[in-house]
Amino acid sequence: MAANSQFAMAVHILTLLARKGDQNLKSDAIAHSVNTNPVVIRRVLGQLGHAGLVASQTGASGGTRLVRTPENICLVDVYKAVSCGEVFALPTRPASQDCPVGRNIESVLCNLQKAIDRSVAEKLGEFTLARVLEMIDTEDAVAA
Amino acid sequence: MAANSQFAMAVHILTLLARKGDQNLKSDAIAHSVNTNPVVIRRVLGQLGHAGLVASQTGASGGTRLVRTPENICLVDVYKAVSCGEVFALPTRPASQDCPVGRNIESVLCNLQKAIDRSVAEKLGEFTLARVLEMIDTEDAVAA
DNA sequence: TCAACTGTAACTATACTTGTTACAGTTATG
DNA sequence: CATAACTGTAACAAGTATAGTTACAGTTGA
Repeated sequence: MAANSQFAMAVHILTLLARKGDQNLKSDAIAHSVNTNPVVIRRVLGQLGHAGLVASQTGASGGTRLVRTPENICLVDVYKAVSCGEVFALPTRPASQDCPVGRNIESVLCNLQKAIDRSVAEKLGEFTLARVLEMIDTEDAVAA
Repeated sequence: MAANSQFAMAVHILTLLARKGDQNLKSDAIAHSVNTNPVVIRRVLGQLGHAGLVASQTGASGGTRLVRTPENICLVDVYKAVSCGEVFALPTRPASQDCPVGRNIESVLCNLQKAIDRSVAEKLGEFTLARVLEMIDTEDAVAA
């Protein structure tokens, strides 16, 4: 496994939580649906908690639940919460300052990166968690 | 170094080539501006060549030059040429098929991924290499 | 013929992500 | 109030992608 699949996992987790409503869902149960280890789930859950999307309760009969309604959770919020880097990476080594292109390419690329990120954020802003739930149900109905 | 910075490198390279016009530029000279190894440059150049953006000439006084004019090279073309993965990764392990969410999340995420990718491609389609050249020159003028 | 290039394979170093185990801290429940 | 059931998090192993580097075969102009 290489690329960051935390956004995908976060959406999966939030969808499960949305179905549980106000009830707590245990990381173990989530891990079963996602098919991974509960610790991996709790790591993502931690980020979603920091972002104010979910709340967890420790101790017996603990677990996690949504803080907002699915209608009020946007996929941009999820994307920002798990911070899956940028669409493309800026150069790690500084370019040659002797060259006009080298001197200025970084700031140009940086502005471009920001423009792309805004575009992605805008598109992700069009989808709510409620919408994802709908799509899941539609898929399931079609498959049946 | 972690994330894929090939897109950034490709834009840098193409900008240098655009400045050279019809003249061949050697991978060694490009490497100097980008501040990396000539082989790394030739690797990216190979991808740009396959995409039909540049043409290389082997042998003495060889090198690489643009095939199209900077006005006719779009940053989407560059992005596709170096194929910098997707904005977010789909799950690597299949989810539990016992769960309605697990059963259908993948196709929903896949559709979402396609929508995001289209959005990124659209935004990158707004920029030509000629435009990047302009921006570089403007930056340089401001700095002076 | 030779020097100067490109193309590409192979290897190393680095770094990131995931999966896993382990354990401290918290809390409902009998 | 003791215990079992959770979460939160640290620590480590394994797998994998990228960048950098060396080496060398193939091509070509002088």
